[in-house]
Amino acid sequence: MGRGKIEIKRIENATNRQVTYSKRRSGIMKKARELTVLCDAQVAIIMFSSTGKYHEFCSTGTDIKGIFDRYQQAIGTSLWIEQYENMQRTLSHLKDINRNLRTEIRMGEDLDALEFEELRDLEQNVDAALKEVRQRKYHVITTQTETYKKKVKHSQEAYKNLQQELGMREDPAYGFVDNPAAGGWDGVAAVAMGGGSAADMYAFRVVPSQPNLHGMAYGGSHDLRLG
Amino acid sequence: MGRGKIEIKRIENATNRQVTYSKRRSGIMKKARELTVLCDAQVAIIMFSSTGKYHEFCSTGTDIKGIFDRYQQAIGTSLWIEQYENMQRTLSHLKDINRNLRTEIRMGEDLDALEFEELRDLEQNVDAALKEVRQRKYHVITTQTETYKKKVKHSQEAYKNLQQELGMREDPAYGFVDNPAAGGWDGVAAVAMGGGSAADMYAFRVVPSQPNLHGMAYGGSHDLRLG
DNA sequence: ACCTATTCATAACA
DNA sequence: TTGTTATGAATAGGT
Repeated sequence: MGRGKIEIKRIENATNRQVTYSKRRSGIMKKARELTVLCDAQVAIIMFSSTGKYHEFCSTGTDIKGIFDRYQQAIGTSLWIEQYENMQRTLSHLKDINRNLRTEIRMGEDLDALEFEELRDLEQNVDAALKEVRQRKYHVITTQTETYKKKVKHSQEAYKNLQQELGMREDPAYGFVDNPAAGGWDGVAAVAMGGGSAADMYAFRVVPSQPNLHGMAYGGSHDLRLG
Repeated sequence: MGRGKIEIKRIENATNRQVTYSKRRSGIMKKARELTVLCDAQVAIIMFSSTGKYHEFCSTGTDIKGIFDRYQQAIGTSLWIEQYENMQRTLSHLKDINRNLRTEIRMGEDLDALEFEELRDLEQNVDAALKEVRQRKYHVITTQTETYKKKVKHSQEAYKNLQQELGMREDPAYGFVDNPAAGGWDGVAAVAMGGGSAADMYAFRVVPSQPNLHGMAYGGSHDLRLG
């Protein structure tokens, strides 16, 4: 439409391009306005010329943001999703940090920085966790302890018999005893070694500082030494 | 332009309106496309018909968001500030959640969900943490153990002397031994009770299931029993 | 959807 | 820039 057909490609002459932009822009604006009126539609147009000038059109009764929001809601995709995915990435990153924190916490608190008071609370918490872990481990071997318990009983009997045969006075501090609460150090011993477990019965032997786990189904990396 | 001039006002006939919308919409799209090519411009168009259907146009090399961002920048308005503040609030909330997670983690892992394999690794980690805690506790009492150690040594000597005086053959499984690694159950005992610590020496006594911590500087809430 | 008489938009020029 | 105008494009109404 004009004094000759034109090919749709970039107009190299800057002035000519600017003129064409101006005329066609107003043409589109008019068409858009007509569309909104004729068809009761909502239209938003944002245009930037090659020189950077911007022009907008928006149907009456709303604004660019309003239409843009509705656009986002309708399309579902794009911008807000992108924002959401950004948050997802952030959340994922936080989870990674959190996971690392968990590992660090497992591997050991920075105890040097803690006061002794805090240390006691922390100990309870960590100990509660460890108790859970060990409970499962002990269950595996608990059933195998009964026979050994009997051997220990035997040993006690043999010792008492020896004493009786020799007519020795038993020193309660060094012998086997049935009422452990009587001794002044029993509490400490209980704290140090644990209490109430059948495994306690094994402890009357001196143990190596680097114990082997022969006879156990799992490997040697499960050092449960207390010290 | 058609078989007669039309007045620019809402088309009441719905079908007619829909047809006109469709035709004019594609007309605008074409014009917009031509504008972007001819004039090297950036154009974004969002359109909603009266029936709610949406259509968009965007010049190549960008997207609606890109043009909208540029529009915001040009206008100076701040839709994104609002969004940013929203994210700030969300992030703050996430940080709170993260903090709570840390607390929960300290309070104890959900061990029921873990496989035994994982359990072993977890045990090592938790144990390492606990080791740190206890190390400090033991340091408090370790200095007081030496005297008791000697008493134990005495007990060993007394036992051996008893055996020798009786001419009994020593059964390595039931007596005191100096090379504990030889015994089949030593490993288990070491695992169960810990190894290498001076505290091990206390363990030849049966301990109460609810030990008191008499003689300790701190209160009774620090249960360190293993089972 | 397609047709086409008509109106409209606009390229070239002033 | 703005205006004019010949010309191609868009489209209203009908099929």
